[in-house]
Amino acid sequence: MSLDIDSALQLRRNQSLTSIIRRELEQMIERGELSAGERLNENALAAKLGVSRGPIREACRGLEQSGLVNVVVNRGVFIRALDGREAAELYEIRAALYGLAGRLLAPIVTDQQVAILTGYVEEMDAAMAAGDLNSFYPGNLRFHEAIVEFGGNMRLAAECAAIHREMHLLRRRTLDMPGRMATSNDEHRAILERIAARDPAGAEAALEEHVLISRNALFGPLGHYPDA
Amino acid sequence: MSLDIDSALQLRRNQSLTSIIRRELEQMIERGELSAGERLNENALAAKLGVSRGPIREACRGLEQSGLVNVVVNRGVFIRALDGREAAELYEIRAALYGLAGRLLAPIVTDQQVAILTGYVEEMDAAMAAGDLNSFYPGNLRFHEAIVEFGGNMRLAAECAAIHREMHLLRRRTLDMPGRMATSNDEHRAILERIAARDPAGAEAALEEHVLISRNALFGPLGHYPDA
DNA sequence: CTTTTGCCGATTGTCAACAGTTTAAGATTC
DNA sequence: GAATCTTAAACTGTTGACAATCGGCAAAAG
Repeated sequence: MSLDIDSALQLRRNQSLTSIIRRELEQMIERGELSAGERLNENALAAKLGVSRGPIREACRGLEQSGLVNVVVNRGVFIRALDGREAAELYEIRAALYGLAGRLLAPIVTDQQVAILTGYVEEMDAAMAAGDLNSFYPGNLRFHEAIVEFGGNMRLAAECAAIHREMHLLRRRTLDMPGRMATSNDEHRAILERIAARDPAGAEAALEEHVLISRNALFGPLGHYPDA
Repeated sequence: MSLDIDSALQLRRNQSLTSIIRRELEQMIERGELSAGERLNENALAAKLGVSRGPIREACRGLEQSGLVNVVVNRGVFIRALDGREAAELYEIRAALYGLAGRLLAPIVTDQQVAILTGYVEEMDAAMAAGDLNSFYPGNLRFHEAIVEFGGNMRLAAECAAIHREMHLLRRRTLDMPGRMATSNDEHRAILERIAARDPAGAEAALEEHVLISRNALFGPLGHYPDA
């Protein structure tokens, strides 16, 4: 029982109201409860969460820096709307970073890690067979997270996570298209195969291609920035 | 005289105290007035800048998210200290991003942009001939900034600028070593040559190599993460 | 002599109130 | 009826004050 107390205290020790609120807002954005362009009312939020405006303002300044909201002086903070151009730019960056992750991981991957990644791919296969998008999505997330984390560059992992959060500002999601699930997991298997073969350049190329195909599923294969 | 008032008001209109303070703190870090590990006292800062603690706290939350400071609950905000491992990780990310910038720029670069880049390299040549490190450094900065900006991915440019700011948390700087100036500008010329040749893969490789050589000048050529 | 305990100053976390700005509705004019 | 001006409500920016917490120092216990 002292375990619970300790963990509770530990939590309380490292978390100010500001950080709790920031995470809460991030999750609200991730769950789509706050849609792009929407303005968030400091007073209403303060009342809803039972705190004063101070911590909320501090949390919003953090969200601003991580690109999740825009702050306009004297008008308020708005959930950021990713237009097509910005989304395409993010995909390009994301492709480069995932490519780097694959290149880093391939030479140092352990058999155990390969097994874990294989497990994720098989999970997604099962979800695909059941046509269950809701369990495909988290598997996909864990697969990509594992690759960047196993790569050993923790800062890269944090950066990828931040970009992933920012992607939720897009209304349309690549994987929402049912047909994409099968080809997406084929790509996952190709990535895994290059990693298991300890092939840095191959893993890099496979991961880059995977991200860019996702982008093309959104914007069309031309690769140009769509306007707005 | 009304000009001053107007411009001051115009500034006031688009900039909250928070954003002004954040920029001020960023510049203090960039100029080295705040050294790594140092704690910043909210009351003292508030008194020094003539504002209350609220905007200062908000600014610090932004700095936290951009990685320039650490915030420890109930103890305060500390200028972040980049240990060797984190710095090496940042260099890897930076190399990938600059490589991407080169790959994007090469196919679309204009003759005028090539001329501008050539100008920067010649400026650095002159600074080098004069042994003037203080004018080599800003030339170097503008050269790299121009490459990412001409590449057209504005988000990438912002990301590179953020990483560059974070690099100032390192005490030792690559270019501080006088011998590095010459070889560094040789690399710049190689980069420029690949861009002018409209060679995406070559520009990417040259830029990646340039960043990694900088890293090796700091950490040695092994490429492993030094401990602490 | 070392360790523990209790206190005090300093500093941060949070809050409620005030001041200035924006927004929107209503009144007024053409 | 449309456009403009007026005015009030709502909201954000900022401040000062209060409560909670931390680090250090001195006294007491072992």
